[in-house]
Amino acid sequence: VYALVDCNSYYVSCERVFDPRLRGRPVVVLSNNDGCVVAASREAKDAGIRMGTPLFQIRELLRRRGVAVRSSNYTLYGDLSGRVMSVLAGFGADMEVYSIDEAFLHWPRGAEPDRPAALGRLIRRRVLRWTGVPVSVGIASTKTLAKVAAHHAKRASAGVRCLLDDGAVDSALRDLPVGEVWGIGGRLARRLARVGIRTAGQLRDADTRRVRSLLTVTGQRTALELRGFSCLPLELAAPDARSIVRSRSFGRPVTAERDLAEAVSLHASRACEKLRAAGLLAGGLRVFIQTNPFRTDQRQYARQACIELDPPTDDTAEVLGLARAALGRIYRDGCVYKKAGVMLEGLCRRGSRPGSLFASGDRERSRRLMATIDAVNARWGSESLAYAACGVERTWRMRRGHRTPCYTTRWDELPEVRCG
DNA sequence: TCTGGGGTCCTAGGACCC
DNA sequence: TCTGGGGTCCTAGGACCC
Repeated sequence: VYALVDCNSYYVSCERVFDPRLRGRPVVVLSNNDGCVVAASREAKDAGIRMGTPLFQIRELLRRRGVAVRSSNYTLYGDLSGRVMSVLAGFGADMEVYSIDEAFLHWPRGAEPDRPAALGRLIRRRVLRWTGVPVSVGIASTKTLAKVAAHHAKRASAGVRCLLDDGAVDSALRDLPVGEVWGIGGRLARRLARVGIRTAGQLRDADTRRVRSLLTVTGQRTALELRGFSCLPLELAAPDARSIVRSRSFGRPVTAERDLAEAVSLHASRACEKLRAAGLLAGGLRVFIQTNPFRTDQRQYARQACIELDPPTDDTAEVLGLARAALGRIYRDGCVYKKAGVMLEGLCRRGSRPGSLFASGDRERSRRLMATIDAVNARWGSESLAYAACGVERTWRMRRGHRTPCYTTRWDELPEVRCG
């Protein structure tokens, strides 16, 4: 038995935990740079607000419907996510943290819960009570069916849906558009529609070889999962990352190489911090810049430069120098840039670093320097100690006009409760 | 005027090996 | 006119997820 526990309108729910005035009201949370809607409360969805819509297209609608607007605050959402996950870990099942707002629970054969629906309601009650975040629970015999169940649970008053008998599965799949199934996106849904497969039930009942030729092996697994054959195992521990990306759109148009260099340096620096925190080394570096693809009136330009890191490294200074050189190779004068970023690739565990025939420099000195920088920043706050190449003024930085405080992670932003 | 960020997996095709 | 068989590795591109 699998359960998918999925937080409702997660980012909105996090904002509501610390601002009860938002409860019962339509609320949206915006992407970085206050660009698009990335989370909408039930009330906002019912008002016709679609996820992914650019803010400037719906300003009037938001005003007319009195929708509250917040910038995203990933520090807060990440911290609350950890709390939700630790509550879920207390239910004694195997657990896979699938995303910031979802987790699968699994009970192996012979250890299934006696009353799954009642357990689902208990999970829901406890997470709400202990963290303030409302969740939906879907219960079924495979991960894909548990996702379907959670989808239906969102509309159920109890917030729990159980699909453990054939009748319940049949009715849940019969009218479900195939594009709502986990793993079937817009493109594949259109491809399936062309051969007459429009619902999840039709995909389940289609010939497996035909599904494979249409959707490759991943689609075939999805179809089998809908039939109740579990093909997607629970991942108890998150595998090591294979790549680390850090990129941002600029808050204003950027043309100067100097500004791009600051942004690329900052991204490289942040990517290396994340790399070290994960205990990994990077074997490759990719730097990319691009103009605004929506400005069709302007000259378009997008380039990447790749550099091999041999031997693999996690040293910020080393990566900074190479990233700057890579930028020099792709920068073109006269373009109006919108975005820059850095990707670390070919990651391996620090302990398993392959030796190099031509290794030079003092690895131990580098290691101690990086450990010191990380320790200072952990103690005194991010960027207490930073490389000057990352810039100080950063006039290009992103907009965040509606950000709420980091209530749970910064001493100076703790919420205050006044009595009497 | 204003349009996010960070990941994974699979396949096809090219280059190469013996 | 006729031109083998069986592999691996890498990359780009397309699809998906949250």
